[in-house]
Amino acid sequence: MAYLSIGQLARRSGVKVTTIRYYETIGLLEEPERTESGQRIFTDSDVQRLSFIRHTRDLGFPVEDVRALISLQADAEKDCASVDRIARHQLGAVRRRLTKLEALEAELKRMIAACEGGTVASCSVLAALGDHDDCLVGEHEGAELLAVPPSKRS
Amino acid sequence: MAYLSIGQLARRSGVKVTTIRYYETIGLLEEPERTESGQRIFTDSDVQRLSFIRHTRDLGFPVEDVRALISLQADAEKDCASVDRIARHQLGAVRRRLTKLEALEAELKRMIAACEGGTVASCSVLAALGDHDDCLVGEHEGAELLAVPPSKRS
DNA sequence: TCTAATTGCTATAGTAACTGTAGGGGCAAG
DNA sequence: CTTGCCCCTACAGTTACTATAGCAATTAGA
Repeated sequence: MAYLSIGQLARRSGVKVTTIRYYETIGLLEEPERTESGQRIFTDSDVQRLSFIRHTRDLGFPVEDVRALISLQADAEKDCASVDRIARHQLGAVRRRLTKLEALEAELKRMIAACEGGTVASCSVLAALGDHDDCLVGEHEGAELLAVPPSKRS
Repeated sequence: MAYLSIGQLARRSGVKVTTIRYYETIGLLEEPERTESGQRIFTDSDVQRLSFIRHTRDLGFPVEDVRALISLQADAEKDCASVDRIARHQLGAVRRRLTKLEALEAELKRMIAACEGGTVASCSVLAALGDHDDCLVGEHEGAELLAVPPSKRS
């Protein structure tokens, strides 16, 4: 039975140290044991749980759904329907995002292709951005682009 | 020349009243004229600009990029390269998101197909979520799933 | 013309899911 | 012993808004 510091747990689980502490504060992780000097001690089961959380988050599930899934796991007699419902809900969200992103990719490609040097005054990218009605009609029958979650700044 | 209240502007541009005021505070919009009683007065050019902002945001550009594009527009002698660079950067981000979402869709479908009644104890959805290494190998050569921007809560 | 509903105003706080910073203590190697 | 990294707490900041409180102005109807 190996004991792990928070840094070792972070490396094994792929979740950052600060995020692990954050998960503890919001109750996704139980409060761990501590050394006499107050440092957190984890075990392999924490690696498992954090990997579960990370993977579930990576799949796009919000933290509240992760919480729900964890409580379902804890209560192993319940039926599969809740889990299925959460997964289906998530699949719907994923498909909506996919549709939007595909339309978006097409438009960006079109914009870039149209922008081949020249001054801003003649640049069709800005024209396309300013002209909302035209830009998707014809290719997507005016499919409405809704707000896309902002990308993390690079 | 029609003058518009903030509510009329909101309806014409598709941007909410509170969001318009927010854009003003962060300097995306100039401070507008006011009536004697202090209410904001807008014109058609504000409809144009807000439509530009909305469309650009809908495309997933962060606000700072919108700001950059606006300043490029204001300075019409500059060349198209900056606009192109911003658009290409965005296209890269979009494609990365697309790849992740496609992998994600496949895995969710697989999970749902595997989950056909029964108790959680035998439910493969939770098993799949707990088992990060297996889930993408074979279908996607272990393509690394990075964090996906959280979906807006529905 | 009076009134009620709608719209507008400011200021502040809240949201998700973290990340960053300040200011300190602990621990192993050279 | 000191150098350097790891750990601690507590709090502020991030993005792009949204919500709330509490009040003033405008507008539509009786």
